[in-house]
Amino acid sequence: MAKARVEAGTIGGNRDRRPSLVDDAYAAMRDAIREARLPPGYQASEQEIALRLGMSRTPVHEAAIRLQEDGLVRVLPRRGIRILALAPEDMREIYDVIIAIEGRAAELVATLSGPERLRAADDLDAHTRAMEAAQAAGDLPAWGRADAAFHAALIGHARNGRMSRIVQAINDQSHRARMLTLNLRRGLEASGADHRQIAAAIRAGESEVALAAARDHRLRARSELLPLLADCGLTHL
Amino acid sequence: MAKARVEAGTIGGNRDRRPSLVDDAYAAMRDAIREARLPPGYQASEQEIALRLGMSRTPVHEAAIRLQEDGLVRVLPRRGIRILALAPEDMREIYDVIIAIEGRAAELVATLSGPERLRAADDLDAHTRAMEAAQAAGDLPAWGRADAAFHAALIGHARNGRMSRIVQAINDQSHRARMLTLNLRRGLEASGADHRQIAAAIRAGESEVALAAARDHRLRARSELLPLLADCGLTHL
DNA sequence: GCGCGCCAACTTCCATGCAAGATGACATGC
DNA sequence: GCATGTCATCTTGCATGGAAGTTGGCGCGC
Repeated sequence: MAKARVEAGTIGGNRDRRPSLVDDAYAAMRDAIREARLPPGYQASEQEIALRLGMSRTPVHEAAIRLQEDGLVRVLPRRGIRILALAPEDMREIYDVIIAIEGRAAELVATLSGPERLRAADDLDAHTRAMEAAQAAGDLPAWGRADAAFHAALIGHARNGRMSRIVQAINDQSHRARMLTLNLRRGLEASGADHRQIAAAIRAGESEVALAAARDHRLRARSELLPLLADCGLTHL
Repeated sequence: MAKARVEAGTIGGNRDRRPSLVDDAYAAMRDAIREARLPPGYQASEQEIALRLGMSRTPVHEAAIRLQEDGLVRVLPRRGIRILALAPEDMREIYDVIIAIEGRAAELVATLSGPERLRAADDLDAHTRAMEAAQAAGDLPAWGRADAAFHAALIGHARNGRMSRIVQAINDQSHRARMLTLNLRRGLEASGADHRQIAAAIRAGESEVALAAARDHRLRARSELLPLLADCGLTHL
């Protein structure tokens, strides 16, 4: 019997192959790093990770190469894999990249055709409403997810695969910091208001306003976050 | 005798290990792709490349993983390595990333301290002068190199490693297109004038002007380039 | 001529072996 | 105590082989 190869028309543009062991190792390690099960600064041998994942060294080694390209680990020749930590300096860098990319993305979305703009704005507003609902319910993790979904949607509607990849990599790097600071943040209302402003500018097709609003939103977020990290004395996270 | 480990204080922040076979394979393949010795669309087996480079399949395979992360090739499972081609759509994406990143970089450089700004502006002006000299001499390749050096310096002075990496990857992807269109371009003078405007804004510490000038420079370049490609019917390069 | 299945050739995926680099403990000389 | 040389151990870099997936050609039935 011929194998039924289901070529699902994946919306996001998924890879069409089923996962190899390398993919498994990559996903497992990436996830473990994001959730800090492999804590920053930890240095593991490939052999050890291979044993833990039930495979040989080869796929772990190849996954480590990909993770190094993503900026999540450093492969030290003949000494193992080190999980990279984030310094405040890194957060400054990361925010500057986000400020640049997300600003341009907002501008691009605001110059889409009328119907596309409306759909994008509706989508963004839905995420903002989810944030506000989570805030009202005191559900901080849900708030964080909705916030992340808003920003992912903003980038997604710009229809630029390279921007999406860049933001994805940057988000992976800063995921731990975001989870940490979620509990410390003030001014959740301000975020919601910013989001509505961005969406409104997009809906109106005012690209310059959208760019400025997205920029300012991230500039403010950074100026709140960096002192927060400094106060806690978090220099490596 | 103890081995003299010369830890050269590399300015750019080089890796501190001497090149492995994987590094050799990566550099050789990247270079071959940039110079189109491995033409876009070409599909090679890892075995074939390994033979050509005089090594076994393993380092070639690992280099291919890195090149895939850089967006230069696609590794097709059990079918080989395909050199990716660039469509006009890709150039649009690439320019939007550059517009975003380089604009922010110019803004950041313009907010450096006085002496640092002056040094950066002097550096940029030197590259612009080199461009104009090359133009006067009719040396188009030299003009292209000086232009690239200007933009690399602009990013470099922003002191953001992540921005540098992003721009580096994007430049690798678009190098072939740039070489092709170098011969077709008009308005070389306009580029020089743009560059001087960017440097002047940085020198004066006018960050908003610097941002706008860098943006407009790239926006104009794109609006000149895309029709050029369309006229030549270059849909995959 | 045309569609279909089968098969040989080709290719990577992954495990494993060997050699060599890196490290830390320990003995040695001062 | 301190610096240094030596060595056992741990670790990866790279080569290679077996297994399995992919492809294109060829013959067969119609």
